[in-house]
Amino acid sequence: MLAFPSRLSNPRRAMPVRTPSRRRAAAAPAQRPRLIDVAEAAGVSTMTVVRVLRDPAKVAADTRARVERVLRKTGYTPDLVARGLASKRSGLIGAVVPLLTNSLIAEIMQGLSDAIAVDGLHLVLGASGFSSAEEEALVRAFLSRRVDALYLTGGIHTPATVRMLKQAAIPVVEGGNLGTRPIDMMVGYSNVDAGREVTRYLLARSYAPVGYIGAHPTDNDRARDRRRGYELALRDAGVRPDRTLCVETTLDIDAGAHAMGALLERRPDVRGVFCSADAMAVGALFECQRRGLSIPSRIAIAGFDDVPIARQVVPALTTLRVPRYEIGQRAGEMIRARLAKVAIAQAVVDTGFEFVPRDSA
Amino acid sequence: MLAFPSRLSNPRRAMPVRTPSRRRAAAAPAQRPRLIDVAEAAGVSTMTVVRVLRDPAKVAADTRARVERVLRKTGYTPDLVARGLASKRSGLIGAVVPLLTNSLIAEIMQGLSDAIAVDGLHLVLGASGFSSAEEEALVRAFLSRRVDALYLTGGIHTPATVRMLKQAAIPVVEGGNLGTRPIDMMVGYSNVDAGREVTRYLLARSYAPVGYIGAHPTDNDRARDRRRGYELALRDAGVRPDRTLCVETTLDIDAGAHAMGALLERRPDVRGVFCSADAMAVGALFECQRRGLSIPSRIAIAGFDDVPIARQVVPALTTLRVPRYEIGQRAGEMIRARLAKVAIAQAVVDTGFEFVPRDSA
DNA sequence: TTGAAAGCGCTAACAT
DNA sequence: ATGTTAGCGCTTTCAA
Repeated sequence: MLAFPSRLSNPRRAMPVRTPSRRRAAAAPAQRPRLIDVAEAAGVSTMTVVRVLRDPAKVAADTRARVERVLRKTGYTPDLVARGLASKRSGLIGAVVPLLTNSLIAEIMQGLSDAIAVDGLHLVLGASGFSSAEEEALVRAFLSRRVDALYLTGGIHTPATVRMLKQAAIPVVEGGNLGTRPIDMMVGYSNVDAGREVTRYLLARSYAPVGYIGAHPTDNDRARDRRRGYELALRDAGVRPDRTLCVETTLDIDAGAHAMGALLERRPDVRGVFCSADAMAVGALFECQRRGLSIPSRIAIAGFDDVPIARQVVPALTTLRVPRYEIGQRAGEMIRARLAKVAIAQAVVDTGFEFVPRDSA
Repeated sequence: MLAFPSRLSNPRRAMPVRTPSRRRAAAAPAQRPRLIDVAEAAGVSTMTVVRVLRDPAKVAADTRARVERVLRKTGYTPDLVARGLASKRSGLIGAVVPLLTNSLIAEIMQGLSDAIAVDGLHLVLGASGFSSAEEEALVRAFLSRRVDALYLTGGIHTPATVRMLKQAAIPVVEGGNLGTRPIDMMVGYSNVDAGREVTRYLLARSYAPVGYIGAHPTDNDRARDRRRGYELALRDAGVRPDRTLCVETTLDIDAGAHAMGALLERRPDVRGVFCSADAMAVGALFECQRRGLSIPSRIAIAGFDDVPIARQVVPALTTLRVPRYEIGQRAGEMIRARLAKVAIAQAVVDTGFEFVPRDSA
């Protein structure tokens, strides 16, 4: 039956003598074995090799053993690019985040990465620098790369981004905030409610007037909503929000310290401050220490995120804990479910948050 | 000449009426346009479309205009998976890091990401959890994905990893430490020299005995070398390293605080501590504050990395600055150069480091 | 249980 | 200036 051993065309092996042709220069490094190389060496078709790889039970024991030996000997690994083209599944999940260096985001990415790794999916990461336009460019590029699903940070996107996403019809998770209508799926918590809760606490403890130090709200709905929550809490208490009590700046510890200084100069009467990120709160706290202002008796400080330093700093920081790792993990699981065509319980997952009173307020 | 308008086979258009066949269910979303769809619509060959995309000057103005109109109308974007298969360039750079949540590493990744983005390359990220075995699995997976180049953290790898990498013959950058022989390229600084310099400073200021708090050195040559530097500095000063003065633990602020407590119980006579990461140093500092030990008069603390909090904490942290972002950026540039077949000046780049004395020691 | 053949959408070498 | 052809290495459908 195998009179003509193989009619499969295998140009790389067509010539008995290895010719210095085929795209690579003379002393080419050994080209990696392909399915067909394995198949020929084992005297079977490529399909049989594939079956040994994917569903060994379907192959006769002796055939399987023969193929497995060749597999081991050649160290064959599938070409995921070729597989992607043929199967229309790249095995890639794209994620667009504002910054890689934000510890909050990094933890979400760790959760996402861990979750998708279970299915052998890989994470392609892009940083938008808090710009929706840049996010759009990254989404376009990722779509061009045929990612199987996308994770986006927050709910603010350009119309073109939303259009591309709807058109692409792949699973999309927007993470980190609730409140806007999801493009597809969403996992996070209400930053409005969270900001409101922290501010309400400050007011209840009579730390008024309460100032606000937060990140720029442009293209950042998390920051925007936290401030909204702050303002709502004030109104709840019958207080009118006052712009002179608010500073919006860069999201880092230095900016937090600087903002605290500015706020104190402008409003020496400030008694409490809600910082919309722990990094800023810690910077603010240190600035107070440098100025000899005792915390919380002279001025109370509350943060947001509950990063590890929050509970170590002296005095320990009153803050709000958000389940960072879990957000990424849930996002990853929702994506996995959708790719496996498993129905997901809910397209919008509220992870909630937890207020953590400590010593600073 | 165009009697038979197009002999190109285009199965997706073979039937004049759109059939509900071809892999997708009936109400299929509009399939994305391919090169050949654009070509047919513009009445040219695919190569002409490619030329319009890549080298417009080579196409006659009117042809070009026609193609460009179709391009715009259809919103064509190239399929990077197909391109990857045909061109043998995936456009993907793989990076294996121990953890995404480490701010040091995140900054390196930001630098790498920014650098390769210039050429439209994308970053595929994998976390090894400080395990060389896990790193090996990720490298294998990334190679299977045909990444164009790889970034690895540190110089410790399994023999199998090194073998695969040599065999793959793609650009590889090992980042964050010098001292081992590079697989291919390397960018970083000497952690031994750096650890030695900090310890020497502590000794020169008579903060002896000097303790050490660092990360576990398993599969982590940065941590290992920093400790080696510490021990070398002691020997330089004629002091014998003493294990009771050393604590190796997890790399985070909580562990730093806990380690400081343990060290103080065990060696109440300790006067200075070298922490091999700022996160640990800050935790240690807070622990001292909680115990009412004044810094640096009762105990001096020095860190490593110069993260933003180091200069904000009170007292400001004496530490050693390493060019994190630059390491990633240089790595990215070396990769770009190699992919463009541009000769790189040096395969091993020493970025150096800078000792930063502040108030804590 | 095993195999053959036809793509996936693009690139590249070679025509014309 | 423009077109033709033959793959890239895999998956998938249909046969046998």
